[in-house]
Amino acid sequence: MATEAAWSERALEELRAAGYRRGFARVRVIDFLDRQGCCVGAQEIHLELRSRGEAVGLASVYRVLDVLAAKGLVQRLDLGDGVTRFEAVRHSEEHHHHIVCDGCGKIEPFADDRLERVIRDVEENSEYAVAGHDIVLRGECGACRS
Amino acid sequence: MATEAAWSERALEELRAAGYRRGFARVRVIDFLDRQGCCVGAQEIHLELRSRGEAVGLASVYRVLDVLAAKGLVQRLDLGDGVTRFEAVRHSEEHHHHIVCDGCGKIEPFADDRLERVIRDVEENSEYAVAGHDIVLRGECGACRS
DNA sequence: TGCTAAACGATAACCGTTCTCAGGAACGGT
DNA sequence: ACCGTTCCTGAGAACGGTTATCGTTTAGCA
Repeated sequence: MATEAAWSERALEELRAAGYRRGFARVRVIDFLDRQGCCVGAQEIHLELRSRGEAVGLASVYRVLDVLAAKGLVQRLDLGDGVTRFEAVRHSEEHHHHIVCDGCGKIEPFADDRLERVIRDVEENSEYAVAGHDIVLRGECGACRS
Repeated sequence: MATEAAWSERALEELRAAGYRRGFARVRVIDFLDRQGCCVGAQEIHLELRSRGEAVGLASVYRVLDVLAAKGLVQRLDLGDGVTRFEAVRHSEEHHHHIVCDGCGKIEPFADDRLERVIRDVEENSEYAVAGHDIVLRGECGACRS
C-alpha cells in the first residue's frame, strides 16, 4: 500500500512536530497501518503484530490509534458490528466509503463523485459545521448471492 | 409521534401474523418506540419504562428490538459511540439520515432527495444486492459553535 | 379451566474498549 | 557518551453495552 511518499513517514513526521516521541508501539502500529489495503480493527492490529513477533500491548495500539485519529491521520470507521475500525488517510487517494457484505462480512471500498458532491452540498446547507461523514452500504456481495 | 394508523398497531399485527404472542415486554417496548421522535438506545428504553413504573427487563428490551429489526419494523442505527440505537420504520415518513453534534451529542434527522437518488444509483450499479445504507454526518451544531 | 410452548425478568457471562500503574525508553541538555 | 526528566509502554484490572442462561410466568388455545 505504501505509495510515493509513504503515509507512515508523514504520520511520524507530523507526530514528531507535535512533540510526540518515536516510541516502539507508535512506530509498529503506524507501519502496520501503512501496509493495509482497507480498514482494520485494534484487536486485529494487536494480534497480527503479536504473531509477527513484534509484540505491542493492546492498550498501546488503542493509544496510538487515538492520537492518529485526533491528528486526522487515521479515519475512525464504524461498520455496526461493535468493532471500531481504522484506516490511514492518504492524500494521494480520493475519499471513499465502504460496502459490507451481510453474508461473509467482506468489506470493500467504493467511491463516487456525485455522491461526494451531493454530500458536500448537504453539509454546506446544514447549520452544522460538519467535520466529516460516514456512509456504509450493506448487502450481499456477488459471491454470497450465487 | 403516532401518526395515522399507528406504527405500533402495524408492528403488533405483523408480529401476530408471524406467530409471536402479545407479551408484556413486547407491547411496552413497541408502544414506547412509537412515541419517539428520533432513535433511542436499548438502555434508554429500559430506564425510561422503568421510571414510568412499567418495569420491563433489559434482556426483554433487547429481545424485542431484535425481533423488530429482523422484521424490518425497526432500523438499527450506529452512531459510533458504542451504543446501538433503534428507530421505528414508518411508511408514512420519508427515508432520512442523521447528523450528530460532536459537542453536545445531539442527534438530528435530515433528509435530502438528491442524496437518496444518488445513493440508489450507486446501489444499483454495485455488484452487491444492497439491502440498506447508513449515512451519518458529524460536526458541531449551531448552539455549540457559538 | 388446564396445558404447553413462548415470553419474561434477573443476573451471569461476554467482549471490545478504556483506565491504572509501575517499569522502561526517547531525547534534550550537559 | 551520559543523565535526568518526561513521555511511552505493556500487563492486567475495570468498565459498559450487549448477549446468553435459567427458572418462573403467561398468552393463546382446546
